[in-house]
Amino acid sequence: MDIASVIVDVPAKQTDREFDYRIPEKWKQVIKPGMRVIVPFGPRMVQGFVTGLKSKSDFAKLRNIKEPMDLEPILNDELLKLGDWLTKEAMCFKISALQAMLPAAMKAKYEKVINIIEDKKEQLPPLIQKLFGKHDSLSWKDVIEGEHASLFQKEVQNGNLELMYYVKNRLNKKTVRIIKPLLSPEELKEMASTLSGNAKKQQELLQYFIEHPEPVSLKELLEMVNASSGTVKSLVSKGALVELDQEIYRDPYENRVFEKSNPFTLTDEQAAALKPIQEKIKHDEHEVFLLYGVTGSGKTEVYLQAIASVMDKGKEAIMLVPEISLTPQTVKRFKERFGEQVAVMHSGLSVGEKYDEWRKIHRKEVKVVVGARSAVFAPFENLGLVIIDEEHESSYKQEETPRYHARDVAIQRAKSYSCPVILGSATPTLESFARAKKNVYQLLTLSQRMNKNALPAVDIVDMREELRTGNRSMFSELLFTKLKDRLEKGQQAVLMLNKRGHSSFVMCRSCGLVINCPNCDISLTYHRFNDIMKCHYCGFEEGMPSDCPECASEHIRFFGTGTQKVEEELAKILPDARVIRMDVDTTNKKGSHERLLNAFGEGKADILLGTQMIAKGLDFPNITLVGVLSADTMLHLPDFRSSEKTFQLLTQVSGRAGRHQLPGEVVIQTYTPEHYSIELSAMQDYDFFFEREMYLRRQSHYPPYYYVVLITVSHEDLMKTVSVTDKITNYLSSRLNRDSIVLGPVASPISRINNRYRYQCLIKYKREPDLNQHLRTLLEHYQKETAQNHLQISIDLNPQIMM
DNA sequence: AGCACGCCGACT
DNA sequence: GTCGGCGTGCTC
Repeated sequence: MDIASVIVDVPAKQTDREFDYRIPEKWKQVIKPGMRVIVPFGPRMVQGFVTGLKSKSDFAKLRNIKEPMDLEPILNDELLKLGDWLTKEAMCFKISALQAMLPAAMKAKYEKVINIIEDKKEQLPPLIQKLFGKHDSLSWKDVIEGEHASLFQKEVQNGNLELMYYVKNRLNKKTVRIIKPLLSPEELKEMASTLSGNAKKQQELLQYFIEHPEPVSLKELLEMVNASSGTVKSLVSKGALVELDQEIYRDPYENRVFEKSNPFTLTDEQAAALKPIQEKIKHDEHEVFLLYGVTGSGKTEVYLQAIASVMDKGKEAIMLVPEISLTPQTVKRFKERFGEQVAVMHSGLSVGEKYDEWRKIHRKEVKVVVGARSAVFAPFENLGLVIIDEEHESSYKQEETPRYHARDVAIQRAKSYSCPVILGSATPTLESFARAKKNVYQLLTLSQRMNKNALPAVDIVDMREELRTGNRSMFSELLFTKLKDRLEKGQQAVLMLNKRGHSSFVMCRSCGLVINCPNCDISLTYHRFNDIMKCHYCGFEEGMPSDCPECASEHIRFFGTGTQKVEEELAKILPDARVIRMDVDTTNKKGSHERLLNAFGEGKADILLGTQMIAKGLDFPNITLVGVLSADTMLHLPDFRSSEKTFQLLTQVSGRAGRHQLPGEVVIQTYTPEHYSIELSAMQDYDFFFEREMYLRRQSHYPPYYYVVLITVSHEDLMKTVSVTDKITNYLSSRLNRDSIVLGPVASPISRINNRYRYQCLIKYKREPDLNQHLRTLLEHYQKETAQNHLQISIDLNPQIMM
């Protein structure tokens, strides 16, 4: 077995297969499947993943592996298999699938340098010698971008310079410098007596180690003795002390203390839900549970106790939470229950912190991981449970390749380990609920809030009516009255502005011109804090014009309601209210999200104003009012799930009110009060919504009745875009079953991004066993054009967003 | 993806 | 005659 099959880090159609390499004698016992290696590939060096070992290869002229990058496999057999599955499932390159399962820090960094070949320095032209200065190597990038690139190239050909390729880890393990004495206290004392009288600091240092012989970090030592590193160095050279680097973890929760919490007594409903889960855990059986529990029904406690059962068996658990609700509040609950056994993975961590959390899992130092989507790949080897909280959240689907859905990955892994999966939500996706009804998943229901309080009372306000009665503000009479009332009672309110698809655009009041991005077919968004207009798709920026570029009128201004504008209006109508605003602008700094929430929790504000990000996970006892300023902004998006999304969001945000002793109220403002998703969310009637929406989905051949694939074609040339999309549509229609539906070509909802036109083709089908093959054939056919990047074809199986 | 190889036009 | 444009094909 001295040959390794390797997947190389070259994401391209032609290299999307295994390449064989000979394992050098000295690493025969070392190199195993699942390790990263550095291999020669053509003229350069690349990173690769060993996927298998064999003793024979069809290829005659094998090259040697240059060196391993790991000491032990970083992907176990299960994850390697999962990689194969993911490759198929997401129709991506194998290498992309493997890399998606690992923290970004483990992706290779490449460096290309140009070196002087030994003894040849004199033969180089003086100009080149001068550019090298006293160095022996220069970065290739600097050389090729400099003015003398061809001169260098010539010398490479002459054999006086050589090109070298390096593959490195993106990141290293973090270390601290540790100082420890090499000698016994007695010997140190002796040395102290021989030191010259003016070496005062050295004396102090020795004295320190005579009293504390144990190792200490350099930083702490210098602070305690008030010495400089030079002093330490001289004692090191005298052989009294030694410096060494000790590997440490970057701990994002370093300075926080978590108080141990104990399991709560479950309500009857909770206990009834937990029991079947524990049965499956006990017997190591696979099952997917759908835990359907109204907001505030205590799903988290069920999760916590299920995890505890898994840990009692010595197994591990993965807890997935949507990115936006992965707040310190959430993390705290898990750390309080399971202490040091918990690793946390989310996008707020630095690359290094994520890497360290990953290593804690890999080394089996933790038993539980709480994290966002990618934590589903946590390298556990004895997985006992996967939980997906807020199962309906669309952020569980990765929108870049590999376009995987964490729910599918979780189920796949749970099958491998023969362990249960819990999908939890107050508003499950239609797909999941339909499966539960068909007993594909097992349905567990929590129908009551833990405090036995009723769900909050909801009022729907018709904003058209408000307008008719002369109220042109963004607050209805009712919402204003209730806000004032809470202010007087010293209770708290949450206001949500549903901004998606409705941001502030700039329009001329005289001629109606809306200012669009020059590169994309979408209006620019106005940003008040620096008075510029910005494109959210390509990053284009422009100053706000003082008059209309079309008709030169001065009446050009921004429209739409941003959170900033709401804040200003609040200050006018309720000048005494203390408001905390949470949106992308106020939460982009690290930790600001947490700081704002803490401030609100401590009662430092009366009103929390924000976008969708406040809809989830907030759990403060003093919130008795929730206001939704415009419920219907995303109802009219060109997406078959827009009703479902609206229903989910409204139900979730309503659930923020009255979770504890004080009863809650909700005011929903809308221009379409008669829409069923608004009406039914006000009645908190999921079951009826489900029936209604299912009926419509069946009518229009959408999930869960049909599967959907979205193909988006983009090209700089409009005609080319249309014609390729047309060919693709025709190709598929002619090959698919008669009851499958192929729609297109149609322009994408955003028909141009970054000067590339976008067209799409939508496939709806019930059963198409060969669809994957057809799609691969299509990609193959356009491979040349896509490789040159003129043409882009993206295939999204089960898309969550139809743009 | 890179990179070499190779085949044509416009220059010292 | 050579330099350099980028089309083509390969990487164990």
